[in-house]
Amino acid sequence: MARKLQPQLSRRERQIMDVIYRAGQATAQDVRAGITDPPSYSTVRALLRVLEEKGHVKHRADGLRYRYLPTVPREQAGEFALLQLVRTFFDDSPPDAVAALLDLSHDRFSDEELDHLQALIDKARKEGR
Amino acid sequence: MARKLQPQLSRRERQIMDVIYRAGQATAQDVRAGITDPPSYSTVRALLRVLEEKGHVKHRADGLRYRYLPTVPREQAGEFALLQLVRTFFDDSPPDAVAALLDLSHDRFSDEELDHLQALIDKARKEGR
DNA sequence: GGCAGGCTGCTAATATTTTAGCATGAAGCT
DNA sequence: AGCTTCATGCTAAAATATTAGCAGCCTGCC
Repeated sequence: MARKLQPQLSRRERQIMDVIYRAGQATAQDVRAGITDPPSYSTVRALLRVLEEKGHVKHRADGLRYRYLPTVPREQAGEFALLQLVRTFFDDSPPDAVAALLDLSHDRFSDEELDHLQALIDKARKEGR
Repeated sequence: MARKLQPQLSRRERQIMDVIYRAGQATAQDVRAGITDPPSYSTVRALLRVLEEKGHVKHRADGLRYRYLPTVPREQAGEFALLQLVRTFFDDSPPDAVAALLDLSHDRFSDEELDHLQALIDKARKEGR
C-alpha cells in the first residue's frame, strides 16, 4: 500500500484543514469563523478551491452552498499526525507520548476512561506475551 | 505569562524545526541531511537565519560552525503540539488520544512501560478523588 | 607564504502563497 | 417583476517563502 508521503500544506491550508477536521465538515463561512485571524471570505474560498485541487478536501452541495469534507478520514489523519508527532518530540516512543498526555491532563480523565485504559493495558499485556 | 499564540511556520521552516527537535540540536549540514527532499546548503542556512530572526531557534558557535537549538525546549513544544493535535483530531479528549496510541502501537509497549503507565493511572485515580 | 576547504553574511531572483475584487446566478421577499 | 442576499467562479495583484550565488573569513597544510 503506497502511502502518500506528506501533504506538505502551506500555512493557511493547514489552518483550514484543522478547522475542517475539528468540525468534521465545514462551509466556507464555518472555516472563516474557525480561524482566529481570518482573511476575507473570498480568500477562504480560494484556498478551499486550492485544497480541493490538491485532493485534500472534497465538497458536496448543500442547498446552494458547498460543504467541505476531508478526503482522508479524520481517524486516519489523526493517527498519522500522532505518529509523526511522536517521532519528532517523543523519540518515536509512543509510551513516552502516553505518559506525557497522562501527566499533562490527568484531571481530564474520568473514572470510566481510566477503567477503559486499564482494560487496554491489560489487553496489551496479554497480547504481548 | 503571555504565551505566543502560534508559531505559524512555513513549510520548510516546519521541516527544519522538526529536524532540530528530533535531533535536539543541529548544524546546517545536519538539517540538510535530515530532510528527505533538501534544498541547497545555501538555502538551508538562509532558512535557519530566518528562523533565528523570528526567534524560533538560537545558535551557538561550535568551533567554526553554528549549532542550532530550539528556543522553546523540546518538552514544552511537544506538549503544546500534542494538545493542539488532540484538539484537532480527538475532540479535545486526551483519553481518546491515549486510546488511539495504545491501539495503534501496543506492540511498542514493553512490560516496564506498561507498568509505568499502570502507575500513572493509579496516581490519576488517587488524585481524581 | 599561499592554496584548499569549510564555514558565514548578504543579496537578489524566482516560485508559491495569500489576498481581494468583480461578474454571475439562484432563492426569497415585497 | 425587481431588489436584496448569499453563494460560486475566475482573475490578477501583492506579500511571503524559497532558492541559489557570490564574497569574505578563518584554519590547516604543503
